[in-house]
Amino acid sequence: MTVRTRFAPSPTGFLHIGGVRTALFNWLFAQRHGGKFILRIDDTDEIRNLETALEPILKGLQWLGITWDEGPGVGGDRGPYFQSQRADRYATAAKQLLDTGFAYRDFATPEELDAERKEAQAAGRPFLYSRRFAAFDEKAATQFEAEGRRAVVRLKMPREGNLVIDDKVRGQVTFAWEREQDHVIQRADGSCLYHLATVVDDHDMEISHVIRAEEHLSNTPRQAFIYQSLGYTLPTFAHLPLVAEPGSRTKLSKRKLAKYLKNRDFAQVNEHGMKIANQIGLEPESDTFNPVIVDFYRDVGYLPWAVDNYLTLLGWSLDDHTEFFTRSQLIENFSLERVNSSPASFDPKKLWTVQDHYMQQLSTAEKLDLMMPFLLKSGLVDEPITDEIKGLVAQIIEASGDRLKVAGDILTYATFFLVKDLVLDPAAVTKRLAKPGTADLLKRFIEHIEAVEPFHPETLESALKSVVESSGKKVGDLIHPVRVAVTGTTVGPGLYDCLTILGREKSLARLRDALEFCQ
RNA sequence: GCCCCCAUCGUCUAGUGGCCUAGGACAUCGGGUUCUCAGUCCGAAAACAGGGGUUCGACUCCCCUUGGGGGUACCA
Repeated sequence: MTVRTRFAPSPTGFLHIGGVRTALFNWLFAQRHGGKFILRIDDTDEIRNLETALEPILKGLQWLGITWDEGPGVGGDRGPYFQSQRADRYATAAKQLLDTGFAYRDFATPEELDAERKEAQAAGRPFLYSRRFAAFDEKAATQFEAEGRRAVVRLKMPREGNLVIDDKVRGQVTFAWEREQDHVIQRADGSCLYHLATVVDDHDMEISHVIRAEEHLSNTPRQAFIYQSLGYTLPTFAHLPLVAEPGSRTKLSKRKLAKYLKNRDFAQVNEHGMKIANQIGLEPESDTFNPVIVDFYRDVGYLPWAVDNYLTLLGWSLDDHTEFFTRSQLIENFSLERVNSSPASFDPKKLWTVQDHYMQQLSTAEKLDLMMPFLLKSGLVDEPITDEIKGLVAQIIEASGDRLKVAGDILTYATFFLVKDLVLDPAAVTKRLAKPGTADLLKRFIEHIEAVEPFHPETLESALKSVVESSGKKVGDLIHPVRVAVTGTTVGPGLYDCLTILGREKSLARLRDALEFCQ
């Protein structure tokens, strides 16, 4: 049997991190078994602007390298791949269920149903619809219609026996049929609901393995009933553990951002991303730009594989020590058997360290390619990009070393090299320049480096040390003021590297400018 | 309420009856290195939810309790 898996997102305007994890596992499983991964769009509800709502999802998956074999943009012979274009298929299926007696027309009003539901709850027994307004023949239907009632189509669920699902993650799960509701599959206006649509689609698209989040486990019986009643064979089910909130077991949701921001790690990662976004003029809105949404990571300059690798570890592990995988290693080793069954909470800080790991593997040239767009967007560098600029940025990248965690971090470390007029951070001035004796030391350092040859880290270091030694001071007494003078801040790459990259002219100019802040 | 799922350090996890004095990673804390930061090195603290069984022997199997989560829609 050919393995065919699918991911069926609703076009909501953004790609959620939990959704990505589901997509990833489906993709990995298909890859592992030489199968196909299908992308289907669940747009049964009215979508105001499909294009706008869909694009971030498609772009996000593409960025992550989660490619689909059939679906939007690539086609396929089991389409269409948009539920909105498949309404007639669902209606046909609903009619078939009606004709074969597995569904019935129900004329109850929502209020009548609600009353029954409340009654059952008050009595402490499970709710089971009385089927009081069910029309099992034309005569009854005509009568209800004469009363001005309108019918929906409900599943006529079995009321005895059990259903046993052999879930690939959870093992055997048993449901009693009598606890299952007669769910509505078609509204009075003829439109069909999710559960019917999903089953019909999965069957039409020959999905062999339904791999989805645990929230769907309880939905499985009613879907299984539809499969059976329509004469379809059941796919293999695998219910993945939920991706939970940071430090919690509750399902991760895009709506509870304020709560997540109270989590220190989450807040830290968010703030770091926000800073970069602001520097490249994104002016992001927090409901579409935050660590729960994939765009955040792309826009800030994370590596897609770092996100994939981290997300894979959320609910799956190979063994007791392997954490980093190449794409092919992962595909080779992925299996549903090693998927965990308990919820996994999303830890942005761990993603951060996975990202750090992969970033440090890159060559300077690779980092340059990733980071240059950020410099362009921020306006620190203009088109056309000359070899001179490239060389300069490459030097900055090398000097910055593993301080660069994401591509956007280049903005933090390149700014003071590229900016025309350096603005000194007032706090740094107070801390490092406005100290007695600093002016004198700086002046002597300026004299030393005016003529030092060559203008290189080693020679600059010995120049600085000789100034310090001859004045009976400590290295820190001079090195910190110099750093603030030439970079405007207290943190950065090695000082001698900074001076060298900046060059003699600029270094001297900045040192002289800084004298006015000294004592 | 009812149904289903889940339960090892704060977090991700290893563990499939004796290899467990419970291993690794992130985070945390302490220390070394360093011009700052980042890094790096060394070290510390940190868990089998509770109670019953089964067994010569339970983190591992069974039951109960407790806790957490999901579902229970003319949402997906």
